[in-house]
Amino acid sequence: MGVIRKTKAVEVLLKEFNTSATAISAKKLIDELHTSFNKTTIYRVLDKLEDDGVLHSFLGKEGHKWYAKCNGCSASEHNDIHPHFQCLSCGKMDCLPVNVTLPKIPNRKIEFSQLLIQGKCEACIA
Amino acid sequence: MGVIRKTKAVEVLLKEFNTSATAISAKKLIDELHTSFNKTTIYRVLDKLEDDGVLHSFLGKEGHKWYAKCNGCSASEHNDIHPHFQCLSCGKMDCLPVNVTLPKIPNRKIEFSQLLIQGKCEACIA
DNA sequence: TTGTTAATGCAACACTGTTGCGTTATATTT
DNA sequence: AAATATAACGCAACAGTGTTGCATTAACAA
Ligand SMILES: [Mn+2]
Ligand SMILES: [Mn+2]
Ligand SMILES: [Zn+2]
Ligand SMILES: [Zn+2]
Repeated sequence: MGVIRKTKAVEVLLKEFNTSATAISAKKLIDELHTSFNKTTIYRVLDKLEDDGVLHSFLGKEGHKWYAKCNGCSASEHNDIHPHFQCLSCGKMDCLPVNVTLPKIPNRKIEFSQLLIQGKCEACIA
Repeated sequence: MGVIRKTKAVEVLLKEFNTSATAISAKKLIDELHTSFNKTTIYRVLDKLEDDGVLHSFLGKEGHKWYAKCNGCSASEHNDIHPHFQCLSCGKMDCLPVNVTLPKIPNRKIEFSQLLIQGKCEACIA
């Protein structure tokens, strides 16, 4: 079950993602918003926004949860699948709006895949 | 610093990986061996075997650590890079000995990548 | 304005993985 | 074979992210 009431927490979190060009980790949101909202609330709202197809989540290198806005997803369909890129210098995490061609794997049925690429972002190469 | 003394724990863990065709999670090793070895010991031995290029590690879907044997790696060079496949029915995790062609990403320097594919394994498709 | 109940805050918890430290076992030296 | 050095071990306590139960509060519709 997704978001039903437009609460302060929903409003603030949506604004965070609408004004960010990158993905945001749950930890960062908690660090920044802990004076306004309890971490439990933040986790629960993120969960519901994902249910609604507003956000998608994935795990970073340390196994921590990251969230970013979805494009063209809904509560019934999550079809915004793409790899992610994390800069090892500044920590920035980006969604990569490209298609990944998976390797041929005989005798297996592929249902999901997640690709995490790490390296240096444009700003950090210089 | 890697393995220096051939202890019981090193011997038993090496045997686990030498007799397994799949990757093994740290959790499973701890569950199976906790009567013989403390979990701290298991984590430390796995760490050192990875340092030595005997094992490689990666994170599964829930961010938990998995290990598998390396092919042709050493303490100085870890070059056995490949994707992994986890069966959503039986939980089995396999190394996929194939190359992944990464998408073109302008203005970024790629240093690492990890691809996790999920679906049904041969035994579970039937 | 009132009533319903979704959403929140708080505390306690679950779980994987880590650290410090005193003890034990391995391998080397005598 | 005995003594020595120290890597490895077990244990307990801890760290960090994320979850759960429950009483209280706030959103929204009647
Ligand atoms: Mn994304
Ligand atoms: Mn592997
Ligand atoms: Zn950067
Ligand atoms: Zn299977």
